[in-house]
Amino acid sequence: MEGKKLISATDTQYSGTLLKSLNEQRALGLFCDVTIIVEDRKFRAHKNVLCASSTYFHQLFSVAGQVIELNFLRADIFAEILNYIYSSKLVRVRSDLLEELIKSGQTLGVKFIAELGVPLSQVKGISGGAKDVVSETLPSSSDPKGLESQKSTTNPSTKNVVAKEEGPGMMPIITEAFSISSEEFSDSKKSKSSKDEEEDDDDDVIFCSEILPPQNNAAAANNSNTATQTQVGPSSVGSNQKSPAVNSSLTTQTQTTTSVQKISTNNGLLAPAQTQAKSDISTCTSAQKHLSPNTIVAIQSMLSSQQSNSSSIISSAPQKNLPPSINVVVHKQHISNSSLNQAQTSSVNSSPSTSASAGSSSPQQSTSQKAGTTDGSGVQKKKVITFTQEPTAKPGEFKIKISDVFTGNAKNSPTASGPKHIMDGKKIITLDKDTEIDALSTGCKVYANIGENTYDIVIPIKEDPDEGESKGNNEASINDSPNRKRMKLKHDDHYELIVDGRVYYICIVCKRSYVCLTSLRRHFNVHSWERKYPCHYCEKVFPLAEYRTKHEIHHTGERRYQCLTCGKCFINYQVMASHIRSVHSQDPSGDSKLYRLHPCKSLQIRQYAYITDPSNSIPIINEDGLVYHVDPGKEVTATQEQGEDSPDKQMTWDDIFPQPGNQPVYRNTPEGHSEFEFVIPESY
DNA sequence: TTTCTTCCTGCCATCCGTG
DNA sequence: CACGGATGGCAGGAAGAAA
Ligand SMILES: [Zn+2]
Ligand SMILES: [Zn+2]
Ligand SMILES: [Zn+2]
Repeated sequence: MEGKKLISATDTQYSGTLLKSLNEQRALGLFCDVTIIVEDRKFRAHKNVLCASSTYFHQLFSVAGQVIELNFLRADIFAEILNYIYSSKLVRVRSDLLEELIKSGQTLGVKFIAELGVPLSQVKGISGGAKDVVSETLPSSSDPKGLESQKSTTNPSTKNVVAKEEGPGMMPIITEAFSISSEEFSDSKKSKSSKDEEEDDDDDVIFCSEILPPQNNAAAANNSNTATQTQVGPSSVGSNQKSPAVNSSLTTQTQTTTSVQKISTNNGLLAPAQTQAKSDISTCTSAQKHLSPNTIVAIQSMLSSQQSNSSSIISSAPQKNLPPSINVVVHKQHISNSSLNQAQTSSVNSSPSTSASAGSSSPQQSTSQKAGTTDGSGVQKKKVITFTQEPTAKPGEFKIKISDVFTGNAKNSPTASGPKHIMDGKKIITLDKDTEIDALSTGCKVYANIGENTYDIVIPIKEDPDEGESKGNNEASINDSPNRKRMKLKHDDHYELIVDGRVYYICIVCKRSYVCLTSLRRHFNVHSWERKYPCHYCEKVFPLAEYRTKHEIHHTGERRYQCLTCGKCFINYQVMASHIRSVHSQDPSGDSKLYRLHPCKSLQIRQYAYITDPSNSIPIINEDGLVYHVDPGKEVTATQEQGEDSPDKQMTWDDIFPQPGNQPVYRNTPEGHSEFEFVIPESY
């Protein structure tokens, strides 16, 4: 330093410009890295922006993937919140939406919106007039002071509210002149940065207990020797409010029933024998053949400093879909500095069960669980999986609860860090009230799905990209990769449950279970709409190719299913089967072949070789008299019997789509989404 | 209640990219 | 060509809607 002058300069317009630019990018879909589905609407956004604005997203995105579905708020409400996030403004929000807006803001941990009620309550007429329109704006975001205040732990109570209300017909304007910092968010960031600053929040800070790194658990233990309850999910961040869901989960927890069987859980995979050695206990009751779609699942996670307290319990009431005996293998990401296995295995003894055919991966799955289970960190997680029969539930319904108890001590986790709400200890995650969860197992990311009366967070395991598909051999990957940041997600659509050695793939969105992963993948498109299958004849779009095909058949009127008894043709299997049952009193699904499936000639679909073409075999019916009228606006009713018309009227693809120039046109929407606009050629 | 329609998912044939 | 993953067609039951 030789006495040279130091020059500082501040671009006071920068923050505002930056925000504006981000908003423009969002509008154009530029660099958007997350899709949030709310009701029927999809919102593209930037994770970083959401994380910086919402404690909920901050927590969620630490592990979540690119597609998120939120069902705890309305789309229009979320749109307003999103607009605020990207503009710092609430513009012309109907006051009758305010309550819900505030509620959602609290849920999402958007402090400004969450605390709108305070200033607005001081503005008369806001709550009363249903037609009031509220416009609220933060101080200029370009105000450097405002920015600074964001980083400080500004006391919300210091906010200086200036509200203006205008008469009917005029837009009431409420202006708040106060620092916009989100306290929780700031604290969270500070806490994190101070304790774990070398890690990026994206991959390392796992706020949800299910995959909470042991050090975090230990940190939690530091704070309290007794397990305290922390909510994970909307209510766990940015708001002290307890959601109804939490209450629900608590309530159901008390309903845990019946027999308790040992379940071994560890921070890694457990061999059956090792399972016994572990403190985790899981109880499971009842014979269940298959995981029920109506299962209610609650996951309860607890943090505990008492390693000896670790236990997992699975209890369950009878469920129609679950095998009588359940081997629940829950792979979870409990990564400790020491060589903890990533996957947590919980197994419940079982008797031979079910006729469900095992998926191709099932056998391997069971054998893959043999991986060592030592954690060596002194940090253990207690997992309690509870299958409970809900009092009001139908006989087939029950709930599953999983309580994870993290144990350990601080000295084992020098880098322990994490949001306070995690550290508080026990954490309850309630998985969906109405939808089904059949099992729990590994997955690749956290997914939150909040229902009306409850909320759920499904926390699949992040898997090493290099390893097989959650075969349970996570040990090596974990041990070999002390850097948890490298635990990238391989799947973001499912997690897994192993029951009696069978693998069930659970949709992270709706919790449906699948034996076949391909089935789940196919199903998941109904959530993500990654692929769209538009009808070639009308404007309908389907999430499954098969749905479209069957729908298009109604346009063409082709009847491929022919009753071999009377020769009548039908448009689909169901109609044909119904006919055979009612008219011929026979069972079409019986051993004898009572119908013939003709090749599809009106649509260009994959033809199976085993589908015999009657024209090449026994000509049962003449081929005259059938004309396919492909009217884009009309669909053939399935019940319109076709008499003895031939399904094989010579109709080629060219007959239906004659001109090359009339091929359907798909083009990207202006939003840049993966959506396509299907344009039916005029000649149709 | 019955009938019709659509949805759903295990299964598996076919397609397709890779080596 | 072999292999493996992706795709999607099919069966037949289930659920939902309509009569
Ligand atoms: Zn789903
Ligand atoms: Zn159509
Ligand atoms: Zn017949």
